[in-house]
Amino acid sequence: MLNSAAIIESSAGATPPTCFVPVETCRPKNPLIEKLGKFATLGGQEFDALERVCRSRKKLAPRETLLREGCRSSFVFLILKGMAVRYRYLSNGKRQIMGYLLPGDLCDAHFLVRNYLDHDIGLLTDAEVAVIPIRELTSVMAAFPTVRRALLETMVTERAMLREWLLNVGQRNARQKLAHFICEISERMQSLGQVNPDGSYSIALTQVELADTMGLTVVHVSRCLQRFRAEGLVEWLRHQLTIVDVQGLRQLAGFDEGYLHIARDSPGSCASAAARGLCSIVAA
Amino acid sequence: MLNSAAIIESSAGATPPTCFVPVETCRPKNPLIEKLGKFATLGGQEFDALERVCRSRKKLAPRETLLREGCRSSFVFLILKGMAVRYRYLSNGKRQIMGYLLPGDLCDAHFLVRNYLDHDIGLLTDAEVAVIPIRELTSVMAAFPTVRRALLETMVTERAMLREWLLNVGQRNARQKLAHFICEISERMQSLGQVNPDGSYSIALTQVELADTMGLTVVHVSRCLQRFRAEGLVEWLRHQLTIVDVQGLRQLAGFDEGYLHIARDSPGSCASAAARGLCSIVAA
DNA sequence: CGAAGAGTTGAAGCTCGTCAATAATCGTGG
DNA sequence: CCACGATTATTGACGAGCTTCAACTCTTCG
Repeated sequence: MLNSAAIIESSAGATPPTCFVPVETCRPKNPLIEKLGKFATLGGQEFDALERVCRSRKKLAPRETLLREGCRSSFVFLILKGMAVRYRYLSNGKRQIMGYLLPGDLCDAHFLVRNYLDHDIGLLTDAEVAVIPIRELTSVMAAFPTVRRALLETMVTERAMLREWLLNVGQRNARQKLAHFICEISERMQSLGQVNPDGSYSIALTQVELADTMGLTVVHVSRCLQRFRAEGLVEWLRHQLTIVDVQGLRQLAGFDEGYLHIARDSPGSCASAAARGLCSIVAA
Repeated sequence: MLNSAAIIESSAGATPPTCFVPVETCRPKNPLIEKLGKFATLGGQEFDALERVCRSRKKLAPRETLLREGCRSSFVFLILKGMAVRYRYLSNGKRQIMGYLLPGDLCDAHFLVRNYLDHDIGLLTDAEVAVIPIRELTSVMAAFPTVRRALLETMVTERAMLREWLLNVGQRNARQKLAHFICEISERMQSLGQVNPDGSYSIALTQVELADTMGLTVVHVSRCLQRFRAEGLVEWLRHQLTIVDVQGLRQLAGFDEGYLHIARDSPGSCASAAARGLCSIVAA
């Protein structure tokens, strides 16, 4: 969707190479700009400012720890390519993964407000990041209220995702948890255009990561995936994920498309909710 | 309608009229101001502006639903007295509580950015709330950068709490979950000065709420509390919570004081973390 | 007083974790 | 290129933690 397929190097045999969307929306190839563009309408000035802020880049090896709990920094990292996770360890050695960072995600905008981090951030793949001086980012935010607002929105979205995760980990059983996570991560990758031509996704996740995401053991994750496979719901071999039965998986997961707020606020994304009308107190 | 409760019917008969602390610190009795004051240094102008914004007040009955999922509003509610919870239901009837709202907490600053809510907010006690027009709040934020920053901090703190909850629900066993929650809620109430003279807390939580917070069943919560009682860790009868063995409880929970960021950023609150120094990438 | 809600207790069972052994895959260096 | 160890995935047996169901008590409140 959006303009993701605008300049793509014919990875998809189906999409035509030409660019049919308006020039303005076709322009950004910077994932931060693409992401913020989903929350606010940005103009050329904003594009330039954001582009400038991301000029310092760095390539990183897989499995590297990007940021450590407690570290302080006057920079903010932006994922340009690759995948990272937030996590924390418990003293008993258990690890909880608290979020996945994909291209366009900041890790951590947190530093705009606090001077240290309360969790680790590790890379799952080799990656490219932009190293953004906080000072520059704040001045862009000051100069462009729309950027400030869009950044705020990304934080609010992240909070919403954490709530959904809490619901997932707290109230669903293992199969539902897994199903829900698969729906979520594939939706996010899809919105980034990271779908293979055959409809599969290349995801560098091991079952260990899945287990630590959902609060399960690797053994149990393995069994659940086996069953998914047997039931014709999902294929997940090596790092290739294929969702065979999207409907079935979503139903099992109780997945609500639109919760990720990937699309701009649209009445459709919360139609049922909106139907309930204004809150009681205000309406009274 | 909104300001119907503007003339408050002298509900407070307990607080003494005299003031022994310095005038400046004595002045704010508005819990929002007290809370924001923990994150930023506010002056008289900010006090007045915030006070003005909170002038419309409303009293509410216990068990009332304050806000419903999907509702839209041009107001933000601030808890002045009482206790509320955020929660969401799953289609199978299970409920996950995602946060507790105490005096000084906004529910939901969310509306500053998004126009609808993705969860319900319900009252556990009778309560008093301030009904703040979003427009007024945004103009205060525009006029006073410190207020804006402090509000941002509250959001970041909330996100940090969600991460901690995720860790709690995902990786700890029932006893540890309960212990951790008890540490957290008592710490928050303590920082609000809501401790009874005998060191106990008056908390209007039933075991149902505890269960829905931790992703457990009422039955199991009951059993855990029984055992806490037998082990001399905690007393929790009716709505009176007494922590008998603070050290023991914290150790069991692996509770990290300071995670709530109740205190101003201090080197002490993250000493061990700071010792680890700068993050690898930047230092390199 | 009666009804509804909250808490307690026991028995039984299921989901998921633990332990352990094996196979498949990957990365690395010879 | 193959060989090596290390990581990842799979499978089985067993057990523990927690849930479910159900009955009963205690409290609260109209």
